[in-house]
Amino acid sequence: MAQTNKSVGSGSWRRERGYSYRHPHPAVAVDLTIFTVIDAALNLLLVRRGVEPFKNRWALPGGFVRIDEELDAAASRELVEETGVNGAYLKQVGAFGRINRDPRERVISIAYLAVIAAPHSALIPGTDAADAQWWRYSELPQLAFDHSDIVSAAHSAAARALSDSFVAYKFLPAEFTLTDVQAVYEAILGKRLDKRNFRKALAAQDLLRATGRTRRDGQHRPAALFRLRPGQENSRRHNL
Amino acid sequence: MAQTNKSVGSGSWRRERGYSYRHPHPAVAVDLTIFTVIDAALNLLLVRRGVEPFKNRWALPGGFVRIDEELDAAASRELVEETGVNGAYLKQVGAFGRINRDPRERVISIAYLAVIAAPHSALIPGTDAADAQWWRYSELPQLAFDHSDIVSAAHSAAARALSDSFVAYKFLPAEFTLTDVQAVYEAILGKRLDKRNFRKALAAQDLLRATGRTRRDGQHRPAALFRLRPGQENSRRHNL
DNA sequence: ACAAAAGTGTTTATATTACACCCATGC
DNA sequence: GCATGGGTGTAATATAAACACTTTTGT
Repeated sequence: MAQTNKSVGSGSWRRERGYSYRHPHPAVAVDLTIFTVIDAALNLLLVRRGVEPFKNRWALPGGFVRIDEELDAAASRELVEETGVNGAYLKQVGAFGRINRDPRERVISIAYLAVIAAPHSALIPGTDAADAQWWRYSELPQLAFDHSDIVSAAHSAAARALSDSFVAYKFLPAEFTLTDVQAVYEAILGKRLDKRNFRKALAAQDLLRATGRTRRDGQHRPAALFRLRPGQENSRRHNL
Repeated sequence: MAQTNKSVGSGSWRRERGYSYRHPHPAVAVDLTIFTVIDAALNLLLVRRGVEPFKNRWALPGGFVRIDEELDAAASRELVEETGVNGAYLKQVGAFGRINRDPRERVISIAYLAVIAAPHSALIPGTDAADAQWWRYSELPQLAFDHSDIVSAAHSAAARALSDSFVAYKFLPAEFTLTDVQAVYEAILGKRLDKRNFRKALAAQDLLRATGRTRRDGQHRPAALFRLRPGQENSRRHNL
């Protein structure tokens, strides 16, 4: 079966068996917008492309969906490949399929929002890409393909996702201070919140449990450490 | 180039040219969840499948995305084919790609929410499908493929979309009564609203203009007719 | 002692909800 | 004259926003 290239994108053809008709298929990829909060600032993980097109430009981590792989599984696999993190928050944002978004061929990309806890020491993960790096959300470089569109959509999705209470804690390690939680909200929403009102709302949710431990963190009073109460890992609606 | 079938879905292969690698591609389709409000009830347009698989079962209208066609354009084309309606509200809901959702081959479906004004007289549109019919949302039949998942997601998306004020008016003809507007909200949200509070909120938005005309509609006082104020076709946030 | 972040309540403004009667028309 | 949906305002409650000082530690 010979391949026929069409004017745009070409794609690949499938021979249908009577019930359908012959038509070219696009490639399908997943791209991940992986957010974390480092030093109270929203950060996004980017990889530097080692090949054309957009060689040396920064891009979202991602890859093609295998023909026998679920979309969510493909996203999860890419996340593990890039960060080593398993079981992070992962949510589909939508499909991006502009005809010429990839100059090689027609590629439909399914975008995912991922949220992980700030990496402890080594900031640089990655085996897959030549280079992977956290970037402050407010200082992103120019991105390859249509990835800046995807990033915008994922950022909006992250802000919406915050109203599922538990998502905020996906940015944090198991133990955290109330100021850490507030920093997550402020980083994603991009605005300052009132400390007293914020803590009042947290208290009303009744999701946290003080561990009794504290964290000393400079020449000031140490902050009490908290954990999510057991069984609250998937709590939903609130109003912060 | 011979086709190789894998255990699941098979897909079709593309010969890459050095920068990538050979891999099978899934088919990509769009499926439309077309809502309208008829007699104050939310309705969904379904088509009866004329072919296997799921022959004779009801399904969402949809079709494959052409290799040189934008996703939104494919959705728009399907909408026009099924309903004849041009310029309706159309919004992507997400990608549905479970491996075995279509027994023929791997198909990634990009789901769209569409909203159209209730059809004036002939309820039955359609040229494409053997049979197309409006169904009350509360009385849907069993659907083909994973379409009931798509319908659930689209319904949630419709409820969220209502907070973009203007979307409600996509369900309505150019002139409508305030009760018509309330019926749209009630049909989508699935609950009764208080008439006075509802009208207070509508007035606060200041989106409507009385036409001076009225509609007589039974043995009771006629209702005043309204239109969207010019330039308010895309107004956003509110709180109904 | 001082610098720095932690911790803590009250007041005010705004938004939401609950609620009942008269009006204009067709029969 | 009566049945039917159209049309209208006020009071109570709940939610959100504004606001400042004391505490505990490190230097």
